[in-house]
Amino acid sequence: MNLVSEEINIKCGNCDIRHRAVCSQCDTSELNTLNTIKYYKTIKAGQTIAAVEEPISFVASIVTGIAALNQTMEDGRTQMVGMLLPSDFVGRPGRNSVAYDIVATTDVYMCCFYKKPFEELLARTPHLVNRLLEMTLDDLDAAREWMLVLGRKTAREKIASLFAIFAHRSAVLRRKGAQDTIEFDLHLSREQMSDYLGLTIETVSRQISALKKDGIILLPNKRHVIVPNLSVLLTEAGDDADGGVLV
Amino acid sequence: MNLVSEEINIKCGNCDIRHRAVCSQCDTSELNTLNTIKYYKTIKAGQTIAAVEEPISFVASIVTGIAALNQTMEDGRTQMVGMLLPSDFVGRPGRNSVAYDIVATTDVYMCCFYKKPFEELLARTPHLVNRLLEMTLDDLDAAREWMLVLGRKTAREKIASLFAIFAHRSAVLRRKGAQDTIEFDLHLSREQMSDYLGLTIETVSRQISALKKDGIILLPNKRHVIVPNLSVLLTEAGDDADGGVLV
DNA sequence: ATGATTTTTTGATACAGATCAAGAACTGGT
DNA sequence: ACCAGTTCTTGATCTGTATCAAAAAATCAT
Repeated sequence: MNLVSEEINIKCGNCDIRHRAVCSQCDTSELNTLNTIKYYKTIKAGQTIAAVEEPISFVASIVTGIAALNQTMEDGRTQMVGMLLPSDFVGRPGRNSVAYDIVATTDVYMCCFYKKPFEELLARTPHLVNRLLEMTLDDLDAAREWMLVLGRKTAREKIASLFAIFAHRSAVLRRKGAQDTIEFDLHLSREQMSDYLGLTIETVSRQISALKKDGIILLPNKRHVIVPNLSVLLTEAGDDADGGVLV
Repeated sequence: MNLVSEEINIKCGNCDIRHRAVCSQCDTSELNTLNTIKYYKTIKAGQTIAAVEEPISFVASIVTGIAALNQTMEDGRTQMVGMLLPSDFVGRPGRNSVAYDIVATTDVYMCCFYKKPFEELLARTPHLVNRLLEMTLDDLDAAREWMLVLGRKTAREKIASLFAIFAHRSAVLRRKGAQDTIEFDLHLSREQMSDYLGLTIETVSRQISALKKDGIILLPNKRHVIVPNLSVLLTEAGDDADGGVLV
């Protein structure tokens, strides 16, 4: 008995994302409870994780991969309204459906919790609600930051802003500063980028080519970007050289 | 002693917005605590309530009036990223500054709570955190809904979407349905609308004129709008005729 | 490898919304 | 009621991005 819970605990304790995930503050007993209501699930790139109107029976934490929150109009125009990265939370406690379609952009591996018992745990675990509030406030900041991009930036600035997000994430992982060379893989297709940026794929393609021609980025292949100087990229994004970076 | 707390309680209990405000679930003792740490404040239209980078010593609930969350680029381009209406919450518990400038659009009367003791109350009152999470999730939905407007809608659809929000709010207040005539006062200037919609004031003006010419709205004066048929307006907004209305 | 399919790039053109400019209509103070 | 200042509307023109079209590059199945 003791041994079983120990094992389970070790498994969850080893999870790469736990320090940033919803369970980051949980103690051993809470982790044990989570272990009894969790399961892992892999979704192939392109598959829908959850759709508007459909009830959803779980909440989850992304372990690896990227998913997109998409909003679509009747005539097919679509806008990506959020990007879910490892450690991001999926689902809205207390609500029975998602507000937007959630689609796997790459293969996604996630840690799911059955919704009902998760909410019961939530009801008796205030610090978990606190953690969710924290994460939701961060999501809100990111969404609002992105509203400036969508409403007021030019196509070139939009592309630079998107690349700045990826560069920033990569820089945090590698502990680099604004003056260092940063590189990252582009996990989004041109179409996905256009949906995120409110542009067409042709404009995305043209602006990427332009940034390349101007030496702001190098593009060894279509899906890998090298940023020789991050602060130059940030200037192109219309941000001042160190602030305002999202995600 | 008893009498004093009774009086205070009655005052707060009578507050028009309490059923939707952060304190909506609070019991008498919690309301009493809130009473000891609250004060009221009026801000004139155009004044800044809180600015980025400046530390803020309170959180608050809007009682009457409208405030805007504004994000501004160095060159002056600005995007409104949120609108605060009566009962909306101001400030982010656990964080020391606001992420965006908060500016009074009309005269604003708000109920402020000193930040420190409010956060202490929060720490021992889980249902208040729950309520904040609820409100933050609503804000996030509204922000993401607006991302579709900014990223994918035409100028005409943007104006219609904005008017749909006002119409919806007015309809809820008056309990009207989609087929009824709805009217509302426009509390935003053309410039504020353009900042919210990611347009110029000229385009805002032209599109309002066009909606008027096409009979979608009547405009007895510059600041009052009559919508003869809400579902027609919703169609113009690119929404299907009853879903997707914000705020 | 080879051809079929999909994704990306590039070019030519069209158009929605921005910009520039001038009136017209409001607003507030005296 | 009137004038100065502001906000709003309308017109003319310009421009950035969309659209339409086709070639080039990458990916996939056999």
